[in-house]
Amino acid sequence: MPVNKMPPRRKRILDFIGTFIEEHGLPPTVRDIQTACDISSTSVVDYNLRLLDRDGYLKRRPDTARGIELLDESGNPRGAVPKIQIVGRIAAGSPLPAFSIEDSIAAAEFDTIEVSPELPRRYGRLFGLEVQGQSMIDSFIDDGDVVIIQPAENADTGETVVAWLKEEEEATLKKFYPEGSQVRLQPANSQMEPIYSDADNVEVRGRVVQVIRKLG
Amino acid sequence: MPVNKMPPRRKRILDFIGTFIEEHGLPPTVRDIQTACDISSTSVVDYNLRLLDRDGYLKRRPDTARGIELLDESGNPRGAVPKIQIVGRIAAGSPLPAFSIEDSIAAAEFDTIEVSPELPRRYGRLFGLEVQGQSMIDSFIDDGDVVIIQPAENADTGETVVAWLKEEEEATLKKFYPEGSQVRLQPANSQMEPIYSDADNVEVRGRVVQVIRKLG
DNA sequence: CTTTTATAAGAACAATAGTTTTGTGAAAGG
DNA sequence: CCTTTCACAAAACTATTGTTCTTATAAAAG
Repeated sequence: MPVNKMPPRRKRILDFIGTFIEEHGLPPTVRDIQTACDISSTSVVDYNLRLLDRDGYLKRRPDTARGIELLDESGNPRGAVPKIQIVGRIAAGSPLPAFSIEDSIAAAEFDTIEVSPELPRRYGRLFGLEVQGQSMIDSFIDDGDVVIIQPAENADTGETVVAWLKEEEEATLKKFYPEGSQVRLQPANSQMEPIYSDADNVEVRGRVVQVIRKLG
Repeated sequence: MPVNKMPPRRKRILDFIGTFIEEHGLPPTVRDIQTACDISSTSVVDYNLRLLDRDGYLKRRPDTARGIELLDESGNPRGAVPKIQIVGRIAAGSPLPAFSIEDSIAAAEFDTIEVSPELPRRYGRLFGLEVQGQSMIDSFIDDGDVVIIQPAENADTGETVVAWLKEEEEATLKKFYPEGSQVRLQPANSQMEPIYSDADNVEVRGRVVQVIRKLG
């Protein structure tokens, strides 16, 4: 498992490939890498590329000019449009699906939504929930809106989270304010009253990163 | 201006390049194009590529393997993350900026927002408006939300549009229902009452394609 | 002390891939 | 009728670029 420490030279090569693709719109040649990373020989580049390939950081197309494709952590080609799975629906009173990430990897049956590449870059793995009904109306969230969520078990003060109220068996989207043994859940709409609940009764399921409403 | 009709072979080449990049993560070679488009000689491919380059559909890097870069309508490299300019703010009572597209091309001073590549692909040129205040509250749109808009002077029945009410000097986001000489502007929130206005008093400025709320 | 493994270097090689040269026929313009 | 331009074609040529072979060093393993 090569997740630990990578030799600096290898890391430098990997970073350079990413930058190069970003800048030029196509992968670099072995010699591009060689000169950019101050390497004396193409064979050294080849050697390192082979190891990076073996360890799953990239895929090489043999005998192909610039045949390098970067992979993300899950082994999918990078640069592909990030599609985020809509793993379920959220509505007050209906339990959230247990979003075991591992479970949902294999499932191609989910709807997906395309988002800006910026999002996965900043927040890592994300998933989507489609809001059903108008139960989130107090946070300006309409029926059909898609909420992009970063899985998390806790949140900072003031963050908007998906909270699960155990006793009420109710999912909700609120700003999160821990206050001693209590938690205040504040709707985005300042006109609406906050909910107070025992801290033990509130489970944070994830942070809300973005809300998308599709029209047209 | 080469926007009119393109020779079928040239169109086929252009389409193929796009598909190839999408599929393989790198541009095709001249010979890839040759075999895929049933062309007898590489020189014909080169000939057509040169014309496509001249007409601004792509950029070629001389003496570079796979040195083809597709450009979008405005001459920017495709595949780059689409950044949509936030050309202004929208609020009831404040006039919309005259969004002359040509004017705003040169301006790098605007804020931008990254969106899914799917959007420009589907709707063409877009721009963003940041909603100021809670004037759009009747359409579940909060202060700070960004509305992605496709410029348009008219809209189909039921579409959500940016409408400018001349007399009231007020911009608003509503569903658009022409009813004879009148226009009904319906908030997304069914609890709220619609606005009726004279058709002459209503100017459609654009169709709303997506609403984005950034959090976290 | 030897063997293995990871790393590195230089040079040559061979496949890949862009470019050029020449030529042909059809259509357009004068 | 002649010339020019466009679109296409075939083959040859050259530059780019991936690959391999040989050699070498240091660290780890046995």
